[in-house]
Amino acid sequence: MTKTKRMRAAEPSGLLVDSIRACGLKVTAPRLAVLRVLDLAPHSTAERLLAMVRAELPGTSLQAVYGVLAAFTGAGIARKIEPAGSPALFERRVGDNHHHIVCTRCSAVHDVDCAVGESPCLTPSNTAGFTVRTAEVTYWGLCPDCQTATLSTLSAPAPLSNKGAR
Amino acid sequence: MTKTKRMRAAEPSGLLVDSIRACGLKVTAPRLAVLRVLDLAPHSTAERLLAMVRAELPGTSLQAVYGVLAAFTGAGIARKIEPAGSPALFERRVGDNHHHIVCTRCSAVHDVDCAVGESPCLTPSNTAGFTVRTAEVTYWGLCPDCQTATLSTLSAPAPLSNKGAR
DNA sequence: CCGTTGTTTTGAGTGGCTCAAAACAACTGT
DNA sequence: ACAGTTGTTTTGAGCCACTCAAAACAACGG
Repeated sequence: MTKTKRMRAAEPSGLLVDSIRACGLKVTAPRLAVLRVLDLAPHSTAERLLAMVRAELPGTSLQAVYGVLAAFTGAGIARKIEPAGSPALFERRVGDNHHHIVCTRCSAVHDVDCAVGESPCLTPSNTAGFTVRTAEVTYWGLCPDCQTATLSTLSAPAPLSNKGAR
Repeated sequence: MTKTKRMRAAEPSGLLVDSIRACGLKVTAPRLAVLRVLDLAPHSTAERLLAMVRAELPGTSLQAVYGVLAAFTGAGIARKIEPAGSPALFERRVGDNHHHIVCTRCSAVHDVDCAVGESPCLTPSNTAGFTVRTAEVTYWGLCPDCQTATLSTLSAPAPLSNKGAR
């Protein structure tokens, strides 16, 4: 068994440090690392983030990443999105009401600013007595790469499921 | 071990039978049963559907239900929705572009017709080159019951996660 | 520098779902 | 009405993404 050494957080100050400390969380090496790679690769799974974190912090555990992400989303400095059929994805962009478009073929995800400048989509017609707090929009389609790929090869677009359409 | 006997499909004709046969699927007892309970309890999990199906068809297996649901969604006579943090839910309402509102406290789900009569929310501003096929909207809020419950008891509303807001 | 508080590691465990082989029933043709 | 073919269901195993809990350990306040 390899003796894993835990690492000091280093960096007495900095933007990342500040945003962690600002929400009352202790500044630790895994948290700094996760925050850093979250900027480098938004819409990443915990697993993917772990791989990136380990590049600079080899002893990091998957549970640590889950813990960090839970702390971040709880504190409001990260957001968790869960597209159907995909493991959870995380991003730092938060509090600016944007949505996501997912490629049905390769699962690539991009940000989409709220439609039409307004928020009409967030005012449903019949709420059946529900109080609407938030609305989430997920667009499904083909990313540029997969558009050309499907045109040329006629390979199956592998539909994930039937969604609410139009 | 109880010897489970498989059951004949019965019912030579009928609405349920027709809608199954119409999409090229064989008519079987589990399929009829699932289709029936899907009407009785929309937005149910596979597990819940199984429980209901077993009331009339005791030997049914969970995998059968998954198989039936996969066949139905594939054939377009059922729809699968996957709200964040919830197992998949199924419903028969299909092809009419409606969305869903989920209670953040008790996970109750209701249908919501597409906002504002139009489909403005389905025309994102910047698609980053993506071709939009479908859009899915999930509203999050409190159902009538949980609104009163939270007012009177001040019990924690148990937020599921932070969503795209406004 | 020490103690308290809270995070990370380590390890186990769960729910929801998928895959595969074999038993078996639905439909086709006769 | 019956047998063959095709496709569904049962049975059983297995996987992924994630959660829970205890113990080791580090961050921050004093």
